[in-house]
Amino acid sequence: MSLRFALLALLTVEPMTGYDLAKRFESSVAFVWHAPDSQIYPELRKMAKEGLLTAEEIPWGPNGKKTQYRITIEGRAAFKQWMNTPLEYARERDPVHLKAAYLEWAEPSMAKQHMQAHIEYHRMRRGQWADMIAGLRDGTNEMLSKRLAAAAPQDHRRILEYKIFTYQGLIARAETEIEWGLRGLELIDSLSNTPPDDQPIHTPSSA
Amino acid sequence: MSLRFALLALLTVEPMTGYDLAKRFESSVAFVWHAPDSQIYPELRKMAKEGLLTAEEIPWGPNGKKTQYRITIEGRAAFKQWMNTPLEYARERDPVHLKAAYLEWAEPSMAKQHMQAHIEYHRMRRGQWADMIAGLRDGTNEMLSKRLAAAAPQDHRRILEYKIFTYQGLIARAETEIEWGLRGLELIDSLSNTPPDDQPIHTPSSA
DNA sequence: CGTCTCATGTAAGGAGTTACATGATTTA
DNA sequence: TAAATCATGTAACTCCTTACATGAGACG
Repeated sequence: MSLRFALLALLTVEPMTGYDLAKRFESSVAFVWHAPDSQIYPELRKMAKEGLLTAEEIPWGPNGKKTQYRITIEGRAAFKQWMNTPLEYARERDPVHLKAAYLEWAEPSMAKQHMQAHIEYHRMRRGQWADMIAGLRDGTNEMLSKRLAAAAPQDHRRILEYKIFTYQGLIARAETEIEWGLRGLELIDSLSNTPPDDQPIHTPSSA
Repeated sequence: MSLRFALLALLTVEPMTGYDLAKRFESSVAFVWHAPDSQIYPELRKMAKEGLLTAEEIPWGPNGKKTQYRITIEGRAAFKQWMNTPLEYARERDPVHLKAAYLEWAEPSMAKQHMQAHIEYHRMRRGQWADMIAGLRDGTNEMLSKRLAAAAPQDHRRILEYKIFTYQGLIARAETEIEWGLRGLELIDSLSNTPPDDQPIHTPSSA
């Protein structure tokens, strides 16, 4: 259900084709919400049918054409309403922690690989989000520039700050995951090298 | 795909009916992986057909009967193999941060409500996970006791430690989300009360 | 002339949600 | 005997994934 609101959010800036939107999803929105084009095109048609968007066929080259979608008043209202509706939190479904809970079933070397992959994944994410914030701050983020150009000046600051705040939250989350992964590596080592504690080893002196 | 491995994980302890499994999902595994019974029953039949489980009809009362599922050698092997396979990270799809990125579209009071709900949700989660850790440590967690009883003593420590580690990770994540939510509340306040900075206010003295 | 980008789909299937539906057994 | 618990499903639907498929335009 969020897909359509991600699309509406982008279309509040300017009309776009499905292809434009798919590209935005890859480059910017994907860091928060991913969607493949096979999902975007049908959803756009559906939204047009429901009156949230209008579809306009515009020529492209001599023989080609493309469909440009423009948000309608109803689309804007739907987006605003979504923004003013409390979120429902999805039930937990977390493969990483599911696996972690049964890590004794993995070879210690594989357990460590899981943690290393976790750390690397979240370091990569943290980097992407940090780049995103840098682009927001230094004015090189194209979508933000367009959005600001279309907005009232007194709204500029909140538009910017909320986006930075969003990515800061994702960075904080990534850092928590990195720390957890590092603690995991230590734990795996300590469990592999330490003799079992619940069965004291009987040495000649203690017997 | 993880559903079947969550089921296999539970069935490594003892044979269970679909109902047993659905209950475990609600009480313990659900804190990591949720599944409704309408998904569990068909999946069990499918797994039995694939040879990961055997299904045994056992009588229950005078007229009733129930189906008990037992993990097979192949089932154990499949679980172990999953545990030794690197995870693929799903693409980001995060409604909370999607919404946060466009928070200027929400009424300030609603924006604050979003943040408050976020904080409350994660405080609740943190509490549940803390209770889970307490139960693991003090021996009142039934599943853990059964699992330990079925395991070699030298494995007890790692079985326990990995579970605690898992829930500690979830608690850390919840705490990060709580902090982010609190910062969000501050940000919303500061953006509502502070005059816009990009347009200096021209007072008589500065004019 | 080839390759990259732009442009738009379909089709099959897996995963998960929500709602509906039924009946036996145990326990208070 | 009523209510709670045990037990097991189906059906319709949404959302998402993966793979397959096609063709025009721009650029070098």
